[in-house]
Amino acid sequence: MTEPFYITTPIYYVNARPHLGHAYTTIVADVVSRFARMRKQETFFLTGTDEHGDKVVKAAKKENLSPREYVDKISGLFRSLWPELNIEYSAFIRTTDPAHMAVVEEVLQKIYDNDDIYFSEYEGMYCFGCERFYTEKELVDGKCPDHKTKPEIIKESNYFFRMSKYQDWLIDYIHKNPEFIRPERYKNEVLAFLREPLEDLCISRPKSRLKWGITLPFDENFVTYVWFDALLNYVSALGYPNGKLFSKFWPHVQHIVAKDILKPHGIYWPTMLKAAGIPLYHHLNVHGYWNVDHSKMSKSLGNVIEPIQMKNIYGLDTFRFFLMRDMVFGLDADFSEDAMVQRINSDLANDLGNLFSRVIAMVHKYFKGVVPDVDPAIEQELELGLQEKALSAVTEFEVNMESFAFHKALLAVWEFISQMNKYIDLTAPWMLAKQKSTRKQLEAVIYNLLEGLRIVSGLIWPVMPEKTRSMQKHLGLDPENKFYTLDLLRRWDVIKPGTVLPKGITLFPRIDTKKLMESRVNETEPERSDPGIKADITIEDLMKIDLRIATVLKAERIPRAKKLLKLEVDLGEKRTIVAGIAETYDPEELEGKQVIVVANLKPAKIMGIVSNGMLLAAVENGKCSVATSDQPMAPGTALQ
RNA sequence: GGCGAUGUAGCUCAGUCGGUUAGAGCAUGCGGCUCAUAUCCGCAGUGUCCGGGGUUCGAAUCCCUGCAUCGCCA
Repeated sequence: MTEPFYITTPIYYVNARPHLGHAYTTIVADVVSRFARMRKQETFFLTGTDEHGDKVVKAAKKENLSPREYVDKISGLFRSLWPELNIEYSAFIRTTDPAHMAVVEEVLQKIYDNDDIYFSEYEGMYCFGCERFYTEKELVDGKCPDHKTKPEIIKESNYFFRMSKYQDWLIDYIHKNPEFIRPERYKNEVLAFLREPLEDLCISRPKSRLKWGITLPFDENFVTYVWFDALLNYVSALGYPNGKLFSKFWPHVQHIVAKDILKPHGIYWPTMLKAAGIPLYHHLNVHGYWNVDHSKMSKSLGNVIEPIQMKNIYGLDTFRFFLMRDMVFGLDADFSEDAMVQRINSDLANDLGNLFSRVIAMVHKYFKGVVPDVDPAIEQELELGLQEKALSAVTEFEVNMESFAFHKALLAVWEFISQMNKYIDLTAPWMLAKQKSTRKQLEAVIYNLLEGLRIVSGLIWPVMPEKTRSMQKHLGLDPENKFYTLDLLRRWDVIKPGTVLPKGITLFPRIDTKKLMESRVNETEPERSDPGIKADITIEDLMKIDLRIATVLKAERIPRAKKLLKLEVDLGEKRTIVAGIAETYDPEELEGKQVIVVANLKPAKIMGIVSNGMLLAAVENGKCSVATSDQPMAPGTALQ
């Protein structure tokens, strides 16, 4: 009897579209759940969306939708993305599901009855514009950073969870279960946090402030806020407390989260479970961030990676492979299309794809496509031990997959692939094929290679399920037959001699970077939603433009010119610049301000004044906004 | 400000308990093969192991200190 296996992603908050980070977490969960199926474990895989809270209400208002309509829309985006990425989840939970809401109420009541939730009044600085409290440090000059108004001191009462009570217990538990939070760095981070006194957790909002939430069962004037609602999805989805799924799969659960929600999962959640009398989860697996081209992925940088786009350009399985191969689980990694292309071309096209293609080609060339039968004595004679190498690859793979070291698991598979390529070189089938006397050796060599490829096709299944299918089809196996279970991958006699194999295919086409660039231009052009964007320029074109930070020393109006200001700026040297911003800016406003200037624009005479450079500003219906620097910088600093 | 992590080849990283000549993949150069997707196989390198100091017969590894980057906390 193998143990049931339960894997979860976080439920994603519906205030943003799904991006690379969401995709990675969910693909990891999919890979892990497929691995569990390779071990014939009964598996439950949960994902979903988190849909309550004030941010959702605000985002809905912005789009002129009711919260309900809004969450349906965004949740739908997530739900429809996962099949596109070949994610085979068992259930998709939404925190607005009535069944989930009922569980949250039940658990709240239980903990309330145990006296671990209490009511308390506190005082704080509240901004009515933002509808939230601010701490002293968040304020700028004592004012709300958004509304620039002074927050008012108001009293509010809320419900609190006695988290502090469980601090010592939790520290003790983590010490006794060193694998509870992994990798270790995150365990250490949680323990570091627990060295300070733990505060109780505020778990409610008065309905006067927030209605979009789950009403507290013991006070109808409040809704529960954030974590009690969100975290309980992991048990509500299984039908806690009496559901069959719950009794089967809890607590055999592994959570996967990104490092930004370590604290709720490493501290709030275990203490909540303890207080509710529910056994704790097995492991919390924490991963890092994907940076993009060495910088953080962010909307404002415009470098957000859309998983669907990557899939469309590079193919789904190769994209999944890159994510699993190039990130060390737990650490941050860098995403770049260059790195992905390199990985695809060398590991997939050259190593595996070409190996597959040459072996299948030889089956056709030397055996008319029929899998040869092997004389057992011959294998002994050759003594090249391909089978043992396959076995140790499977073991290495299993060990590393178990500990979430996906890159090492794949490395083990690729080591075996490399051994097969060497095996071909060593046995030189084209030489064996020249003489009748070596026919038996040739049969053995080819059969061994076919079996080796079968093992590989199974090992890549969690990461590249579609490629497993096409490989197995071409090895004469019916992919519906689950030829990926580990027990089958430990055998060496699965492909039946006499089977006729289909002609070979190019499993992983090489990516020609030049062609890719060309096709991208064609592809992206019609998709552009903004017709105002100018034609593409190359990086060389861009490098010609010299942008500098400049400090405005002096600004004055130019007589008879409505729009123009004459500026003296410091960009390492003093310059005079004429800028058409007088309708929006008064000269005094600009003095001392840092602006961005095109420093190498040919000087031009405007209204009799020589303008030596150009100031950058956004213009909209005659109003303009000068481009400036987020942080004070030395005058003359180049922008790149 | 406090705590912690990291720093090794052009790039990405491995390096156990201190122990011979510091490793792998990619990229580079040369050679070989022809079954194969210009693929594969072999060989060849290149290192201030972040800097400085210390312990030791011996330090990438242990200690101290400085620098850089990142994270958590305040």
